[in-house]
Amino acid sequence: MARTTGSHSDITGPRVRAAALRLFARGGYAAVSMRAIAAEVGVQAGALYNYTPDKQSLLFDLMQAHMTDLLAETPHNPSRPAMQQLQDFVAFHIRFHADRPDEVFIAYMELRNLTEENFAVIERLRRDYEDRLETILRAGVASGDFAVADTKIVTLAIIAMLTGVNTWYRAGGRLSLDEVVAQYWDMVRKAVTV
Amino acid sequence: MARTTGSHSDITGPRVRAAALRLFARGGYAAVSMRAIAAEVGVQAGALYNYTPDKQSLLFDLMQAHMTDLLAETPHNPSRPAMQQLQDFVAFHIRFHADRPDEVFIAYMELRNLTEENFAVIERLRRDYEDRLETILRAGVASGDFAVADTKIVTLAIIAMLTGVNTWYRAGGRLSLDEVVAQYWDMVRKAVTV
DNA sequence: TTTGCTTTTGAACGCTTGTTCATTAAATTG
DNA sequence: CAATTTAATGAACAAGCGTTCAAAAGCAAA
Repeated sequence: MARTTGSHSDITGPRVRAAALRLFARGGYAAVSMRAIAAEVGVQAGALYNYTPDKQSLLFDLMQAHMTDLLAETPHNPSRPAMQQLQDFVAFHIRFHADRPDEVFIAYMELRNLTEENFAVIERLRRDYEDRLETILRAGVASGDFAVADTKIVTLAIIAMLTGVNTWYRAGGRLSLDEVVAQYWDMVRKAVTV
Repeated sequence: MARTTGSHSDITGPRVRAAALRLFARGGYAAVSMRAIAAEVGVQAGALYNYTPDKQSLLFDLMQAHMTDLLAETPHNPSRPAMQQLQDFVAFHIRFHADRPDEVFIAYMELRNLTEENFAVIERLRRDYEDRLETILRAGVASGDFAVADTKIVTLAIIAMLTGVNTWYRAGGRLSLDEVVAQYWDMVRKAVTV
């Protein structure tokens, strides 16, 4: 039998990406075979190649989509006070990442499995995101609201701290996301002020 | 030819571990073959099995050695003021990790490639390390030196922030390690006080 | 009902994987 | 110099890898 009853391209395509996302996040890109992804979808390995030219593109597309979404949804209100912009950024980062644990995991762990060209694209997007935060910090320094010696370091420190939430936060755990956001904002606020 | 001139077990053994460390850190455990490790050492794949029972043990031994060293060298002076203990911890963490970028990378990235039993061992060591920091934070809260709402969250936030240094710090770069330590200590100190 | 398009199968491809082991050679010991 | 121990080779293994493609089957339009 070829072509199982009721199957369509616009159903299988998203299911392939979803399966790849899940499995890459759990086992790692290199350890997940195309046959394993196919099995998760309920299809033979050959069928995957109707939806991706190769395994590498599957990884790259997932990462690029994630980074593009991240940048598109990042709050951007240069007219507001730097303190407000920073608070918005912290809350956004934690919530956005908490909603997408698999995407976040892949985006941080599988960079080395990208080809050189693909890596360059993702790396650029990552730096763009860092620049959003650094711009806020610089505005706060200029206005005298923030006291930080080196905006680049503080940018990287804040992002590392916030992204670390994903290693332990689970919905329905001891703390609500509101509480997590409040506590991290408290730390960030104190760290950037005198 | 078997046994190349001048080769010995006590030379090859460390070289195998060093090669595995380098290659695992660069390419990832799953993507590095035993033949690639052997080639790095300058030996055939079969010879590796004089020094490790299998590939998994090679990874586990590297991670366990790293975590054991980390715990052994962590400063521990409960009689000193909490603020001093915290400063020592921050400086130690940054310096220890900056010295061992490959070990750190593996310890954080390859957890999912450990077998269940091996993972449990490493996870325990990781939690022991976290507990060292949390103990300091609790002491500071008890003494009134620190103002933190949830010591567990702050513990994880600080460790994530400090470990993030390894993603960008390179010896000989724009900032000296002393400057990095000073800046991170500044952020941590402010974050845990009122 | 037939035609044509889309989607999937399943086998096949050449290659790589981790691991084993008899063989061989160097180093060490007596 | 001879005997023994240690360490490395290189071939072999079964299994799995990413990818290709002719053939088959489901679906939609005529």
